[in-house]
Amino acid sequence: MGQRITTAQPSPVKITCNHCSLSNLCLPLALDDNDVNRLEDIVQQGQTFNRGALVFEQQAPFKSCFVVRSGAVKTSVITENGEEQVTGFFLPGEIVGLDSMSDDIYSCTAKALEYTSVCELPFSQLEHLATHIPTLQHHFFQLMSQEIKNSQQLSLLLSKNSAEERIASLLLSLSSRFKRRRLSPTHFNLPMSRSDIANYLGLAVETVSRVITRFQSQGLIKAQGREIQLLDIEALQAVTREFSKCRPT
Amino acid sequence: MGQRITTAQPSPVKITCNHCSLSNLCLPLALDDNDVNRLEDIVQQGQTFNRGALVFEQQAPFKSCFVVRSGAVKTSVITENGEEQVTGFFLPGEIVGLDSMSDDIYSCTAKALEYTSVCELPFSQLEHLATHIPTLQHHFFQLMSQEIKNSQQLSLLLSKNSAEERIASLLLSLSSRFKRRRLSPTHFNLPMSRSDIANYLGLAVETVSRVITRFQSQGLIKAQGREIQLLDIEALQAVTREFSKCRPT
DNA sequence: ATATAAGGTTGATCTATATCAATCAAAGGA
DNA sequence: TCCTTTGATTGATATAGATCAACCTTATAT
Repeated sequence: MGQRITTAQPSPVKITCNHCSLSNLCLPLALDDNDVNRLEDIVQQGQTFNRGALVFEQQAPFKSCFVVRSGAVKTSVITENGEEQVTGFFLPGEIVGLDSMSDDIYSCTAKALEYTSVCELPFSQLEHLATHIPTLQHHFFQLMSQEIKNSQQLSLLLSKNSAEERIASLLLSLSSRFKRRRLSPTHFNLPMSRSDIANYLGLAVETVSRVITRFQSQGLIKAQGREIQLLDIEALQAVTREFSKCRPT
Repeated sequence: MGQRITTAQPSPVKITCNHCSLSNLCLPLALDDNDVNRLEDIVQQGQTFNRGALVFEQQAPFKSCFVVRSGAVKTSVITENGEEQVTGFFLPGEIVGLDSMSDDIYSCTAKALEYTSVCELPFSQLEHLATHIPTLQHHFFQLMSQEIKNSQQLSLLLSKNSAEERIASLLLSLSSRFKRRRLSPTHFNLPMSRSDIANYLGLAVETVSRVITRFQSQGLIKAQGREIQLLDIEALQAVTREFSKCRPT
């Protein structure tokens, strides 16, 4: 299958936000039925993207945020040196584009990692609606605040933690996000490549590979290619904290 | 002077937001006169903190965001391992607390690095006002979006850049922020200690010290203690980009 | 079915920066 | 004023992870 197809086709079926399987993790979470209807009026549902297609591109005029409905999205920025830096992975129910509201252009590129469908939230309409629905405004402040926190968390991971800790953290983060989505928290497919992981976590691909095989030989996980099973979540959690492992006196 | 004084005294003089020297970088920036007056009604001006005093503490109930009016504030989180991680430095005109809106508690501790005065923005009142002043809401979305971007920028710095690049970036960031504040961009006092810098940038104190002396011996800066002069900004900018310095073939 | 490319793994070596240790300097408190 | 503490600098050594290189494995294209 080609992976250069960047056009988005409207989905044949239109599902209301109320009946969406994500309604308990997406925006409706915070709204009453009446307000959900008003939200629905501005949401553009059902755009789909093949693997590798761009949901939006860095520098393009900022118009909308996007909720991932199914699939997965990777965001990245191109630095001055022309290198790609992966800034995030987004799973169903998560919002992409919150970092692009302060300019008129997207500050990153969002690419579908697999066949992905999204709901589009035109920003100016969203803003307008938020002034009329205080809980929607409140919810957006919370979402954005959480996004700041997530990003700080990543900085922390990058500045203080070892390769093993970073990778264990990522696996556990994905696990809990899949769980929230009512998918198996212990058996899933990574939507991203090893080099995306390496780039995101500030490591070399080789290191990612080595750590994953090490985890495997320690019986913490089972991995073949992108298929991952977490065999010992407690032990993985221990790894993320093992930070300053005191030598036994 | 004691530095354990944590009580805040109201300032004797009450300056209106309109007449504040920061009005062109603070919230009034985005508002017309009438709206500024409404903002003023909810802003608690003139709290001051001695060096080392806490503006707010991690886990305390979240009530307000704070604009630094003078001085400087450091934010940090205590990790599960009990270690401190510095998450940001805030200079006059910058807002602290945007990362704490998604829970009911502050997600970090904010400490005055020197004698500091702030304006308090009670969040619930601010939210209420934002629904009535769309430009205020818009401005907050922008501020928060920018904060996400800043934090991503830091992640990028931490994951891809060398010690020299990180330190050069910090110096240039401070420089441009002082400049915006109409202070000298080339001659300033660092509000934070070497170990705060090291912690923030994910380095050892010794490394920070060494890089600063190296920059000095290369004639890029002059540093004694916290007093910094940037002698060759262009060269510093070059350092931040020198990332993949190709060996000359 | 075979060729080609892209992604992933494993091994050997090198290096930036952490860590350990000592010294120095400035700031507060007695 | 001197002592104590805290912060900063400098030097020597150790190490996690990058880099270089080879090889394997899975997908896509011909």
